[in-house]
Amino acid sequence: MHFDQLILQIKQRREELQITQETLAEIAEVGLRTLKQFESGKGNPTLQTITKISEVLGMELKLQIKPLNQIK
Amino acid sequence: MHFDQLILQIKQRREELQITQETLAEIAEVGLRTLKQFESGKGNPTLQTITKISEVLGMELKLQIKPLNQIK
DNA sequence: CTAAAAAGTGCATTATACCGCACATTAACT
DNA sequence: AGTTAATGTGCGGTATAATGCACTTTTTAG
Repeated sequence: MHFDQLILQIKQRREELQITQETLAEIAEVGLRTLKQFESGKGNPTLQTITKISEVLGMELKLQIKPLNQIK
Repeated sequence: MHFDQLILQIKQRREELQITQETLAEIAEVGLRTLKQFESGKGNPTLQTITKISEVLGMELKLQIKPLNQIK
């Protein structure tokens, strides 16, 4: 299972805000190791972890219905 | 931490599709216990679990930037 | 090129998600 | 009301996420 899109968005957003992993981890109150793990594509974070990180970055997780005829 | 919105959406979507927790769990290949836990508001699922469930329901997780002047 | 900062990784421990099972509670249908 | 389907929950084992620490690699700034 790839979360590439999510990872990329988090990374890009963090870089846009010019925050280091260390700072983000601190503010979001997640372990630095956890954030590193996630951003480097390993790991399978919990909803809570992703939510904490997203919130600090001014983002939120949304569920949307997939378009039916999605071109694979 | 509140995942109420996400939970509600999953539940509603499942009910719209008239699928039982049992069926959804089977198709999504997650434990029935896990799905029950999530839908009943306990638990903190992993990204993988949420993704599996969402996909079966024809939905996808998206990260979006929060509006700045959000009326709390 | 070089030094410092940032990001990635191996290892070990602790916390907890995942899961099945059995049973309880609630909802739906006749 | 009674029966059945569906959902919720306590218990307990297994898998793995979360975390810190120490170290390596990569990136960035001078």
